[in-house]
Amino acid sequence: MQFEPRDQFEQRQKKLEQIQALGYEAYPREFRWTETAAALVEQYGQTTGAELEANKREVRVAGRIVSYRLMGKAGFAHLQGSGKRIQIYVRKDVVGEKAFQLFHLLDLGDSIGVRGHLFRTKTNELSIWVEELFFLSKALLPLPEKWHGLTDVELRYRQRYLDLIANEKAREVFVTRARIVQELRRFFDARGYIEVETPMMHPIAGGATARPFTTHHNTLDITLYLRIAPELYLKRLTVGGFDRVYEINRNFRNEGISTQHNPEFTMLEFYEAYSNYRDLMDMNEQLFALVAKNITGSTTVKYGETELDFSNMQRLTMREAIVKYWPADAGEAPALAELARPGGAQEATNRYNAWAKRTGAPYAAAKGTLADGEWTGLLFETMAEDKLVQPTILYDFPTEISPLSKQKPEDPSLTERFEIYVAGMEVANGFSELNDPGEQERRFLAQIAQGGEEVPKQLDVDYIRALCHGMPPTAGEGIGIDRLTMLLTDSASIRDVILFPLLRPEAGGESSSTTEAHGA
RNA sequence: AGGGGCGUAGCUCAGUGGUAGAGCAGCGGCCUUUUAAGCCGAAGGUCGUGGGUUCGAUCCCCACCGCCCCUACCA
Repeated sequence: MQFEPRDQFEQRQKKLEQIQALGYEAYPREFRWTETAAALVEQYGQTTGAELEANKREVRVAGRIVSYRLMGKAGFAHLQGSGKRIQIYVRKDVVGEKAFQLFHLLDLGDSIGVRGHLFRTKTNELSIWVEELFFLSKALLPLPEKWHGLTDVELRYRQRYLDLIANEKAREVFVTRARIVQELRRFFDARGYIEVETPMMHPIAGGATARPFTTHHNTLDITLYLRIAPELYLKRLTVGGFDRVYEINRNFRNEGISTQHNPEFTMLEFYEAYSNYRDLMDMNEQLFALVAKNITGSTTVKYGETELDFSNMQRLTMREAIVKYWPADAGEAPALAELARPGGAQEATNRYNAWAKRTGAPYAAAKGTLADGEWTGLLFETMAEDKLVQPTILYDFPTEISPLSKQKPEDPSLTERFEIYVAGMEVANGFSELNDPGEQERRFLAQIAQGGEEVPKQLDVDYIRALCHGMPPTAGEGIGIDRLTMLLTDSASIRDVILFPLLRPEAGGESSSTTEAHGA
């Protein structure tokens, strides 16, 4: 063991020995507490000193020492527990010689327990008059600075535990995240859904277009992929008669890292038999409004500089969005009929790009030859996606970019698919599920023929077979939990809502990392 | 991957081409209602790493490492 700062580490080890020499256990096994610091602050925040004095109440509280002021034969400290802190007052003439020596040997960061009663100090702060002191655990390394806390973003991510101790805001974000997941479970449980867990290691990485992580199973000697989506397994379950299922868990995509992307991220995916994408759109309006309300207290949520109104989601088709957000000075906006016409989306994109070139706006760069639907998707993403700040349901996606969605009966070039955009981010993606095995096989084969790293190399025959056993008409959707949490906690980066976001491993350690770094 | 920014004491930050500073934390002392406690004293640094320019580099230049932001890929 050698951690910086060495001098403080050694100093604290010495203190721990002295504490043991006093007769205290170095690492005791338990402490029976009666309430948390947070509960006391909540319960007695309004109680006066006189009331506390008249009605002495014994409490036993445990926590981490986050402030410490020693004055000769007495001292104050704050104990932090359940995210809140309460002051303790320790007097030598009350706790006795030995316990007061222990108090002397404590450091910021140590865990202790106290028995005593509540009172208010001269300055009227709710405090515990300590009668007995219990040593619980030593912090051999110091806490971050008490006033500024921990601001170094890298340390906040790498040593999240320090962030959680020092920054109440950080703690709140993760408590809120847990509440969001709870809300979602409640929502689906109440609608007769059952929660399931499907494999995370897939022989064929399907259900989305993304580059997978590759791994290997020794005994079977097979290549496996970390799942990029649970979709195909969940739909097998709807074949199996689980008419309403959901799963909340991790997906893994071997893609870039940004404020909106972490290689592993949490998705809620759910499938509802006998419903279509319009049913889901209606359900989403309820869901988002309800979750926003229950989590933040209002359907209007502050996010950065804007106010997001979840009570009123606009709905636009993808083509409508392109027309609506067409730049005013980029010439005539395309008509819906033009976008629908063969070659029309490409022509519109060319017009847009000519304008983008003049003005330096983002350019719609096509890689290879695109189908009409791909042009539409590309154009939308380039010029409209980031304009969708207020919660928006975008629907009717081109078939070419929606391999798992059912086509619209009146227009096979479009599918019954929607995505929900908020603050320019895609937070949900749902559709009427394609359950025609023949059509599904054709689309998979077309994908494979087209190739690319984000596309499986082989046909998922088992999934096609499952469809052949008959899947009821079903609508399904995925909601990005990390991004939803960002929106409801006013977090600018996905790393602020993931406890341990992926970072490059710390340097200075072992051999291999450096050699690999040079190869990359 | 490309562009921009940052990296100085454990933490939060100043600073300068001439061998480095503050506050907090830590150490010793005084202090029985303090709360960013106070007062006195001492300590703490390969200024991210490696090269180069220079009589001399923490500062200027180059490369590398790490993090952040933007763009690209993606949800």
